[in-house]
Amino acid sequence: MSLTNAQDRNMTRIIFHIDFDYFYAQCEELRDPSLKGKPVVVCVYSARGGDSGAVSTSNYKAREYGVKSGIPIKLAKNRLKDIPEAKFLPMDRDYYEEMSERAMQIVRKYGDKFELVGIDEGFVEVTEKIEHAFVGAEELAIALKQELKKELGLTCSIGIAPNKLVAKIASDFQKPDGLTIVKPGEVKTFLTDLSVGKILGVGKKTEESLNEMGAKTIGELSNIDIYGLTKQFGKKIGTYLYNAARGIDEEPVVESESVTQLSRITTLKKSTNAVEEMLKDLESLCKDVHKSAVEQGFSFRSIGIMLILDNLSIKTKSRSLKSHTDNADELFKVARMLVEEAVAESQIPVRRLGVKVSELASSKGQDTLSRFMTGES
DNA sequence: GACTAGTGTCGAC
DNA sequence: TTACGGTCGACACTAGTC
Repeated sequence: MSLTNAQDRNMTRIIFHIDFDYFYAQCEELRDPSLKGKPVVVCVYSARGGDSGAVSTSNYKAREYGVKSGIPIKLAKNRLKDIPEAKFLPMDRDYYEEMSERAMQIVRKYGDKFELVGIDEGFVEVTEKIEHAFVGAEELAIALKQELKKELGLTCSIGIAPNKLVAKIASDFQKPDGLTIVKPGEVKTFLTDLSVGKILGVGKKTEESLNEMGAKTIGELSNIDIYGLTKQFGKKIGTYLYNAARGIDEEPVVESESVTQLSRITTLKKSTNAVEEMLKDLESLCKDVHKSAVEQGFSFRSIGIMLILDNLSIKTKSRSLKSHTDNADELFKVARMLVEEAVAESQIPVRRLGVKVSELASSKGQDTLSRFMTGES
């Protein structure tokens, strides 16, 4: 083996990105096998009743009719109006979380380090497990897929690559039930013709900006110099995009840290500009957020509200307190004040209302104590 | 000018 | 033709302080 290969062996990381296929809808198919082969649409119904709300997930049969995440339920029903066997189901978050926990326990066993990302995906670093050699990666991934299928009945798509960035794009490359391996020498070719929107963190707005700069594909993005990118997007994101275009990503796989914020949001029964008409919902949101914080042993130092207006634009406000609190009355008082301020600044009626607490600390003082013990200031 | 805290926006799922 | 959720993380911008 040449020196270069030996160096490669030592430097190269091997990372899996596991993404469960149409997760919520797949969970529903497992619970009720008669759904298999029919369009299945998992919906978030809002408080307005009827079919107000949006599609959370749909299976591939439903996607054939253009029914995908995020579209209004009414539109989804319209697209499936000629398909009587189509099923519209409400979200059952507790059930999906239970399935996710069982699945991730299996995934975790397959690597040295595991990072949970959301309810239906995660990264596993398998570098040590397969002794730095890509040769064993495919076999390991197939074994993982088989165990998930056998134990839980779940299918997933796996991307294997030398870093998280490429592994994530790879898992999306072949779906459902896919397996895509991108070896170190193949990264550039793999990325070059893909849309810039495939890069993690590039959503609609960033994609539009990049398109205007002449970059529709990742290959085209690699032609833009770092000065142009940092000027447009700032230092952090500009540098990230510059590296991403070259398939460079040094982010380690890290065990997920605890939450940093807690929030609740609801859709008002009727859009309004009158704060008094929102108070019941606001109080209930504050109670929910407070309950969640107390149950998890958190106090908070920042309180925020979010308004989504009738034109679907978003308005947020937040305040930092002098010190941490877990007082429910204070939460409601500050949230109400922020809502009054935000409503006064806009003429457009409010459709949805949200409350958030952040800058969390353990209300038992453990946070402070552990920092003291480890010498952190 | 460097640093920090507070605040608002964007994006993922 | 239209239709429109909920929860969380990360970072940019801005103003204040030294």
